[in-house]
Amino acid sequence: MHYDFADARAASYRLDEQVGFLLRRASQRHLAIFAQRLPGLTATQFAALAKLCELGPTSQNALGRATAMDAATIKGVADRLRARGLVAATPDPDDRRRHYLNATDEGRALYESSAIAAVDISAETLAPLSPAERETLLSLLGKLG
Amino acid sequence: MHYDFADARAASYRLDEQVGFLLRRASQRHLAIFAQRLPGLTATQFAALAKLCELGPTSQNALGRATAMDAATIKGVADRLRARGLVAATPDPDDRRRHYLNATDEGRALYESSAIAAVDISAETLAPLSPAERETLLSLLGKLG
DNA sequence: TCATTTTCATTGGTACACAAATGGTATTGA
DNA sequence: TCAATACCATTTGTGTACCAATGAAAATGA
Repeated sequence: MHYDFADARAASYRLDEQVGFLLRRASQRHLAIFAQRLPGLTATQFAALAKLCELGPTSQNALGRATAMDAATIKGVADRLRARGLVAATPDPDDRRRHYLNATDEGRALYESSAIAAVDISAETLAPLSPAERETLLSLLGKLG
Repeated sequence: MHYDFADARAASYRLDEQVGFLLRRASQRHLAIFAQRLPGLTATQFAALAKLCELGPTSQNALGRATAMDAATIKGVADRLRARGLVAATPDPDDRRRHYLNATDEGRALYESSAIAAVDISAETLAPLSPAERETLLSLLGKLG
């Protein structure tokens, strides 16, 4: 019986050790905590709302770039935020392609009253790590951006 | 003018520093590399196929648990793998609720011929990091599982 | 000026991802 | 034994996420 290189190769691949798998699991953990702590708003929706509050009036695509969502994705997110009255759209007089997105008073209030919870969610996600490890993880993840 | 605690709180939340956002961005990076290096099979599909090859005959839900996919998700993934002839399902004689999933010869061959690329994908995803940093990141992500 | 290129928002299509509900089927424990 | 419980696979519904293509509108440059 000869040595099977294909098997050796395959055996050297362990799903549980791959970055992609570990990233997916960590994201799952985070999203579960988010949904529990801030039900009624998804992490993605909160991210878009937060960025919009930070930036002020912003075109839809620009908001997408600021939140790492492509044009198709940010459209869906913005639509749902608008449907809930958290965000409003007004045409840009200087560029007829664009609509400015803006947080409504209600949206801004929700953001401000949720910001503490959002910080808590990050902390809880990182709870299994020591403070130094948390710093390290955030720094390393940042380098992958 | 009084000090506005809500604003102070809000100002202390920076999207770009939150784990959730950084995890999402790192995942995007990984998925983009995966799609480029192994087109024709998603990262999720490859994960399921790899685990199935590793475990041998496995019920659908058990495969889902082994790959961190819920029952509804693994069903869709398994359906697509079956539609492509990479996986086959046979009824479990001992439990009429179950169907064993099994990689076909074609599925196993594809897995074995793709395992090297899969390892490369992980390496490329981590390319911005030093070897020591890669180890650290994987270890910290593992603790969040 | 006017053609090329870029950008904006939208659409349609595919693929995860999870909650909740369902109908069968096993397992259990009193 | 048989009722309560747990598990399996499936379905429905909602929400990301990305690709590719579209038409309208700007920006660019020869």
